[in-house]
Amino acid sequence: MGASKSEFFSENQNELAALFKALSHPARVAIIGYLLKVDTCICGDIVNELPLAQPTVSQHLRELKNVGIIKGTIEGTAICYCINWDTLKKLEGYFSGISTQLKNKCC
Amino acid sequence: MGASKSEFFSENQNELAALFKALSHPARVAIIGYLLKVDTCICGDIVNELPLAQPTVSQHLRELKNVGIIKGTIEGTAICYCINWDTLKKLEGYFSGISTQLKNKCC
DNA sequence: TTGTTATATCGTAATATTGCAATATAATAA
DNA sequence: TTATTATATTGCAATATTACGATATAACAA
Repeated sequence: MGASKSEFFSENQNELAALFKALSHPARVAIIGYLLKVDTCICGDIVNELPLAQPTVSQHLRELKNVGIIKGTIEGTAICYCINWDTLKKLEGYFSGISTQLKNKCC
Repeated sequence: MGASKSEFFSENQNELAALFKALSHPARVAIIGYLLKVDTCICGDIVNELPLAQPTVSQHLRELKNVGIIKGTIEGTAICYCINWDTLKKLEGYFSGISTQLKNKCC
C-alpha cells in the first residue's frame, strides 16, 4: 500500500505528527525563522527571501497555516502572516515534557 | 521538479527539517512515546505494540536512528533501542529559544 | 470601467514515502 | 552441523510531497 495507517494511532499522536510534518521541510523551517526575525508581521516578501516561486511559497504557507503554526490576516491587498504562539507552545511543552520523563533510562 | 531544494537552505535548517521529518509519522511518534513509557531499554517488542508488520517497524526505527533521535545497541540476538537524549535536547532548545524570541510581534 | 498588486488554486511532472511479503543476515541454542 | 530467534534488506505497488507555469481571485487605484 503506501497510505499511512493513521487511524490506528491516537489523536494526540496524529496531531503531533501533523505538526512535525508541517515543519519537516527546510523552506518551512526557513519561513518560521524569517517570521521570528522580522519584528513586525510580514506578508508576501517571504517570496523574495526564499529561492522558491510564488506558488510554491504559497503552498508552504498554507501547510503551516493548516496545522495552526502560523496565522494570516488580510490587510488590504496583502496577507499578513505571523507565528501562532499557542501551537509553538504546545510543541515546546511536548519536548520539555520529554525532558522531565527522561531520567537515566538509556542503554 | 519534485526534489526538495535543500541545497539552498542552511545546514541548520536542513538538520531541523530532517529531525522533524523523522517525527512526522504517527508510528514514529508512538515509538518515542513507548520508549519513554518503558523504564528499561526495549528492543523488538515495539512490533507487538504497533499495528504494523516487522519490516515496517524496522524501517521506522531506522529513520529515527538515522537522524540520531534513538540509539540501538546489540544485546545478543536482539537490539536494544533507546532515546538519544542529546538530540531531543536540541529540539527542546529550538522551541524554548523560539519562546524567548516571541514577544508580542503578532498581527 | 480598466489596470495593478498580492495571493491562491489548478494541473502536472518528478520524486519521496509508506507498507509489507519475501528473503537475507547474524547471534545463539541444540 | 541444523534450528531458532531477532532484526535488516530487497523489491514493488499505492500514495503523498514538491515545485512551478498558467490561471484565477480579490482588493485597491486610476
